[in-house]
Amino acid sequence: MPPLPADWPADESAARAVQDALRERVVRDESGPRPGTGHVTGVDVAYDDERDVVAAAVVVLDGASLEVVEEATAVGQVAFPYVPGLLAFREVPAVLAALDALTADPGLVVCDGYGVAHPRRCGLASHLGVLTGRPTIGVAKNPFTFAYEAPGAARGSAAPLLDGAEEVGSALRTREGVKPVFVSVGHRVTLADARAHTLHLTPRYRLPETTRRADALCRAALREATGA
DNA sequence: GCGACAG
DNA sequence: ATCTTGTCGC
Repeated sequence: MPPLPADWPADESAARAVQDALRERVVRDESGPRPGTGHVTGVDVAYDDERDVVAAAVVVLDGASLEVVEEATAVGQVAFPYVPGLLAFREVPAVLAALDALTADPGLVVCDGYGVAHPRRCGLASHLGVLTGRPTIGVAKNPFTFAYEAPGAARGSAAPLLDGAEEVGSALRTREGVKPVFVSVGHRVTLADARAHTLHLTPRYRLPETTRRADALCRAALREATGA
């Protein structure tokens, strides 16, 4: 997995310093593809705790049809422990390697986790966005340390995701009557567009097609690399 | 100090 | 994340 920044942190305090620097480079604009347009790329990672192996997968979909355009995977050694708030340092190296293997333009990158909805305002999706210069969003399955009021039961309903009084993202209902997902800006997108993208990617299930696809692929890659 | 805590 | 059977429902 070659493309790691020279100053990639070796411990937790160094990691937090990296986050504080990357946070300042996050951009919130609409320079990425419009919802339903261009490409959307799902990224996910699977682990084998026994052997400290990590497998990352990236799946590029057509933004309009949601059909698969290209896939890539990367396998390597786990380089950082799981620490709440420092997830990016565990997942980013393998994901960057997988992204490097792509031929197609990734378009919008959709992460399994958070962007600026983060204790230091620099989660996985923001790390990936700033390091690659690409537009990214984060779609998480759990509210992490944040608070929210239940959105309306209809698909498309949203409610603020709050860190104290600050709105850091949205709790978004992607399926009627089903637990919402938690959306936040990663890089080069607005929160409203992050929500719109998420709704385009969830025509049928709670989770975006991008992450469903990437999840299945990284598990398969891990099985192939390990065994069973 | 204790508990909570994306994946 | 990962360990795991059957089961209710479209």
